[in-house]
Amino acid sequence: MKHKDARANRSRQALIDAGIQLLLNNPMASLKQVAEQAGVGRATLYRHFETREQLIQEIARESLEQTELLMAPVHAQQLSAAETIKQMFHALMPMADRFHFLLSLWAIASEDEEIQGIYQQQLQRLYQMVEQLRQDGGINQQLSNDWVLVTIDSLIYAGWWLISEGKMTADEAAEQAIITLFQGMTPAG
Amino acid sequence: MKHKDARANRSRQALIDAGIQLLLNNPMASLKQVAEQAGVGRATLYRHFETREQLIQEIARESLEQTELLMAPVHAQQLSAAETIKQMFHALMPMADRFHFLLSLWAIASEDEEIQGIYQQQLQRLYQMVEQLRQDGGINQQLSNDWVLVTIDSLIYAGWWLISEGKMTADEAAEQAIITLFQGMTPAG
DNA sequence: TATTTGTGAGACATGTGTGTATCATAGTAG
DNA sequence: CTACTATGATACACACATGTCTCACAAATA
Repeated sequence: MKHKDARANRSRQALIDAGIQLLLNNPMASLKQVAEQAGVGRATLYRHFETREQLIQEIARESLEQTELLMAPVHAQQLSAAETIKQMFHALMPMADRFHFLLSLWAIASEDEEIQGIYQQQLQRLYQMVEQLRQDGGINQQLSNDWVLVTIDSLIYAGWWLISEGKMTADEAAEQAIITLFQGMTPAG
Repeated sequence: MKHKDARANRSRQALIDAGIQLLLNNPMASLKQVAEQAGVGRATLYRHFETREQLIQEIARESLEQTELLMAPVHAQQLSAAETIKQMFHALMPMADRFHFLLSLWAIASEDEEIQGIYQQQLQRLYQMVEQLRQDGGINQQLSNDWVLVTIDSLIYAGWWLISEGKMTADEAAEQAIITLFQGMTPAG
């Protein structure tokens, strides 16, 4: 059921989109609702995803793969750690909804070992980036690497919130996240 | 069933604590699980909370009231906006789990108008604080008030994450959040 | 101690989500 | 055109969460 029929791909994508949209704001949404939102019969959902968990995990997997895809060209440029992180915000902010999906349903998504693996790999990469930045003297000694990592996630979360409320665009959110991360909210001195 | 019997208060508190602990990481947890976690019978849960929604809303209400309680002495001091925000992190970080609960189940909690009201009021207060800080020249003009507000929330979220993973204490999280918010992660210059 | 009150355990009806299976139909590919 | 394939609709069995109710028991109160 892969790359066979155009209908299948269309259904699958519609289901994933609907899944993100619905499960994001209501983790208890039924698969019936997801199917309806996708404009697809409930039976079709089960043809593509065996269980509810699998649907969530497929969305997670796809989101992580998309993250990797978007970050590849950034890493390829071999920029400084600081510049890489800045680019990262611009690259990831447009998919902030998927990022948030990942966070909010992590308990389920992380049950899949492969997903865990991809995530750990990406996390480690980011960790090295932060550590590099610290070596370059770019990080306040009072802040732990853990803190910086989670702060980066949180700022993407902040961006998702305002984007989803229509209060700013992805690019604006990325810009403000970068300013906040590097300078805080105090005017540049 | 209020302030009557010590048992009732104990049961209620146990249910609320269990509710936070369980529903936070698994919004789909059953009331049976909540009751078990609280160490009380399922029937007792229904004696205290009519429905699942009501349980969630009671937790939300109590969390907001606790927020108000913790912030009251801070506001009473009539400090500067910047100082008030700093104090806020220290005051709220110990209850970051409730804060996160509020965020993650906001879709359900916000259906209660009273809760909406309390929240809007607290939000407005914080908004005024941020606006005051802006007047004082304490906020980068490139950052919107909306952004600053959500960033503050996000930093508490970041703190919750690391606290829940045992990687730092509430006070440490508050300190790092303050540094991040005011100076960003770049070393103070 | 006597009475009230909250509780635990369990039965019960009900609704709903889940996952499977079937079959006619419509879109797709060769 | 023909064979194939995905789909929609539907029925079905199953499990489980929800909410109500009852009754015996234990704990708090007076």
